[in-house]
Amino acid sequence: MAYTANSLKAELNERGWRLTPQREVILNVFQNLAEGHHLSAEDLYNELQSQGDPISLSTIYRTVKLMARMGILRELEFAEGHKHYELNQPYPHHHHHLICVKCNKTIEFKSDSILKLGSKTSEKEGFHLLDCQLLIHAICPQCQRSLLPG
Amino acid sequence: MAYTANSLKAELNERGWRLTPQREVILNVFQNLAEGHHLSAEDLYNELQSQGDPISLSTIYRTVKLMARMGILRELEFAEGHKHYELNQPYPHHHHHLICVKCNKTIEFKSDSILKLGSKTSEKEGFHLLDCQLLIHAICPQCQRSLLPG
DNA sequence: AGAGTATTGTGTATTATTCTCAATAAGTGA
DNA sequence: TCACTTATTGAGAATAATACACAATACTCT
Repeated sequence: MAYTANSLKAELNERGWRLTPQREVILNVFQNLAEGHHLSAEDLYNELQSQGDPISLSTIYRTVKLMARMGILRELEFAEGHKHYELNQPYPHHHHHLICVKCNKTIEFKSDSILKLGSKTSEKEGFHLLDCQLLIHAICPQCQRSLLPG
Repeated sequence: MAYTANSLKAELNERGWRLTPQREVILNVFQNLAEGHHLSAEDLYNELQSQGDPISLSTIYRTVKLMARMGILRELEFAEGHKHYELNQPYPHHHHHLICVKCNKTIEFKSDSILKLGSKTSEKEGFHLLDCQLLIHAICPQCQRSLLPG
């Protein structure tokens, strides 16, 4: 279920919220993002600047948070100290992350059994599922060899 | 494999690091923590103050990060904007989290198939596994009913 | 078209976490 | 056991991500 301006509007209005040009443009950026890419708030800010749609940082923070809570975006927390966002795609595109805690190298992988487990678990507790992600913290081959602390 | 002062020391020294009273005390706090509990840096700071082992916040931040990278602690990122830590326990205690993104209510659940998938995946890529956690973002029954924004 | 109110942008505030650096102390080898 | 090297600590300042306040704007509904 890819979002269009109209379906986004419908879903916002249903909750008493509004479709604004800013929200539409931000959604578009994520929809045009190559698979496996994700943006921080800062990245998104810069991207919008350079494509000629300047949007304030406040609005960006508010919008990605809103969209994450609507289930449109996924909030990814790697080890760099800030969040990243990407479209929350269903089954064939849904993926997970293996992350090196030293150098932040990230490898994506897929698993539909996790998706099933996620929906089964939230359903059992009466929760409305937004996103489920398996987060693997590990040390990559290169960083295993280096003995640097930290 | 529960840590003792000695095994912690051995593991630290192996990498050229040192066992300090602070590190020992911090590990103890986590080992005495009831199952299902986890501490923020601030929590840990207060706990240490009140048990008569004051340790500076700097040291606390450094130590939990170190221990997470050693695989001794798990770093949990819920939605409150700060990290929580707990002992990284093996199989029968290892668990995952279902989190309400609105009120932060957290439910723990177990799954050994995830643990297997985590180690299989990191092994395949040559990574040294530290921790794997399935993170389910969802909205709890109470918050589904409330129509409050945010 | 107009009323009502959600949303935006600007600037400021907050908060978690990291950094700096001098003082201390753990590990090591004689 | 003692001295040496250097990792670690504590205090405070610095940083960086994110939230907030509020006046101005602009959706949505009638």
